[in-house]
Amino acid sequence: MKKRVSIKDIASDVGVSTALVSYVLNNKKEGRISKEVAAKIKQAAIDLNYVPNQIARSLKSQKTNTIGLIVADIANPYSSQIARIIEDEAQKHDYSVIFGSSDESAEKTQNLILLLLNRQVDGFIIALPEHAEKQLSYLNGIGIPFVLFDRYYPEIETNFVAIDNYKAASEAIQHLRDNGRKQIGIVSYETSLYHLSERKRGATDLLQDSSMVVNVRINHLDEDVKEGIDKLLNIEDPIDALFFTTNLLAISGLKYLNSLEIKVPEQIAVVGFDETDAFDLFYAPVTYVKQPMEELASQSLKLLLDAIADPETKQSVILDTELVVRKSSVL
Amino acid sequence: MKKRVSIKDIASDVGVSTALVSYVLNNKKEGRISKEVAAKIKQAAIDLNYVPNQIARSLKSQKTNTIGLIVADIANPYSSQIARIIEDEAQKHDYSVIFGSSDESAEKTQNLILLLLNRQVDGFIIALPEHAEKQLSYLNGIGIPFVLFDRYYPEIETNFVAIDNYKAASEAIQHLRDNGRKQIGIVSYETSLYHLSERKRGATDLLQDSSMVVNVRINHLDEDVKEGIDKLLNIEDPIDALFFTTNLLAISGLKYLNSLEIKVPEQIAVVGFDETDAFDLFYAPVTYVKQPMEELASQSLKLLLDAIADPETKQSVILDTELVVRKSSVL
DNA sequence: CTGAAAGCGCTTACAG
DNA sequence: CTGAAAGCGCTTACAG
Repeated sequence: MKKRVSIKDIASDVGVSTALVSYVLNNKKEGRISKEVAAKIKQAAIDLNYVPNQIARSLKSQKTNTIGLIVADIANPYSSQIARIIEDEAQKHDYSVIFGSSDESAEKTQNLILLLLNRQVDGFIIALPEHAEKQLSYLNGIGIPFVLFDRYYPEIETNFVAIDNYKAASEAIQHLRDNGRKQIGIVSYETSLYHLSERKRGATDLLQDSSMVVNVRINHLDEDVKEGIDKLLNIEDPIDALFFTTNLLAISGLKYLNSLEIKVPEQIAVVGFDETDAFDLFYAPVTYVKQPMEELASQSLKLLLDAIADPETKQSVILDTELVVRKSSVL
Repeated sequence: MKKRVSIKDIASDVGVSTALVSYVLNNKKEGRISKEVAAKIKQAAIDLNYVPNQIARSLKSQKTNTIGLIVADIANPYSSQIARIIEDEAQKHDYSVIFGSSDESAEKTQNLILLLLNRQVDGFIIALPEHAEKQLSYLNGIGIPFVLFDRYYPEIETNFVAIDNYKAASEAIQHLRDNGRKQIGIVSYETSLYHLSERKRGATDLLQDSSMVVNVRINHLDEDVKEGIDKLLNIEDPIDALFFTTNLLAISGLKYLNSLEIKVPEQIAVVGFDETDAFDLFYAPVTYVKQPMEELASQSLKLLLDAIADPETKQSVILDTELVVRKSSVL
């Protein structure tokens, strides 16, 4: 590759010091530099196709204008939608984004944190997996600005942005009841993740019989979904509705209902969580809990920038969801 | 934020020069350094929670071990799947990924290239939008290693990884014919993008009547899809099959067929392009052209690493697709 | 076996 | 209005 042109090349081209070039290109000391020289420098920069070396600048300034984004899996639509919005917002503020996928593993999260710290990111936006208390306190320990989103640990003080999961689930269940459903099954994950527990709690608090909850192991998703639904269909008072607490669970469950030729909503009413094209294409478009993605992402970035500006601030934002009612839950 | 610990801190802690610390931590000059000192240095690094500053190293080495990934839109499943695989592969080779979304705009692509060049990425993996010849020659001009994927410009010599779009489309059409379909409509974009032209060409070469092609404007997607399908349904010999050349087109089209209560595959057989959950959940699971995502992504990275190692190499890889046949196209 | 020193490409306080 | 110089945190050729 050709040698990149540096400030030095411009300086020698114009016949001034590198300091002057730097001042001009950064619009520092305006008015205190003769217009002719400034113009010559700017022209030379263009002529030589100069691209500033952010690495060198970062080393000096101790700021990389880069943020680390750790999601569960960038291939998951929820994560990639968030990533996209953060990308756009970050760009507005002159930040770049390096991302990493944790696969819901605390260990991978730790590796990613180290890797990104290596890259001297100015801060993190993180969706933390289960059992990541150690990582949380590590981040707190080194004092790097960070914001949790989607998931958070209520007992530890941090910056975070999340939705009101309890309320979201309550509303979903209430909606099913308002539409005459009596036996509502909940399909969720077997997890200690706070946001999912809250969804479960929001749903079950409205229901009497907690045995209607299916706890799916994430690495046996389809299998456990099938088994769980089978169970709920074969109890004394079989279910007439299902609430899925995540996207992936809903897709898996709907496929299974299809294979059983169970009619939605006639036999089973369905409510899902999060938006997906798949819900639209289902013969009975699926009612779902819609998260305010734009807000989630942009607030996460805002809080991070605030934290970078002042590491002492700790802010939290809890956003409301919206139940988008469609055919799958209404007769 | 607390001051990060540097090689200097370790050096003064142990009582040696920074050079020695660097050698030990990088396992250089092994055997030529006393074991005791080496051990002390390593221990101190751990004790002090040392994280090497990749920025400083990059400045010196002129390598950032970072690659720039430019996709059309990271929120699009195709892009995010690719991104995920590249992330994993890159990590294996000690590379990080900074990504950006071009929104199919050559201008945004240019901005992203500059932004990432700023960040001193070692190379690019890019899905180029339409009319990006200028960007291509810019990249060639500055001599930075890069690999095109998905889309490429056949008349310009570059590294690229793509699928055989012509063949993929031919196979899809042939499959529909083998299943007795006579009047096959093609829904594609109005675009000069080579890979999409090839899909169109692959399809139409097998068909006599080219008026069966609908060219959708990307920013009037739903509208044009409807209009196009309406037209194909109302010609003298109405269609009995539809081939959608992309994911988004298929989803839009299927929604419209749903609203018209047209039965798939009884009235219209359907073949889509690319995998999506939505295809699985459709009442007649959709037959689709499956791209080898793993191969696409890992080959892209491989070619890039090759190009970084030797900027003179120009390699291209064309991969085969697979037609996944399901209910939507078979009676 | 170990250290002093230069240098990567910038920025910026200081001096003139 | 402009420049010489130090320094960000590393690496590495050179000297001893």
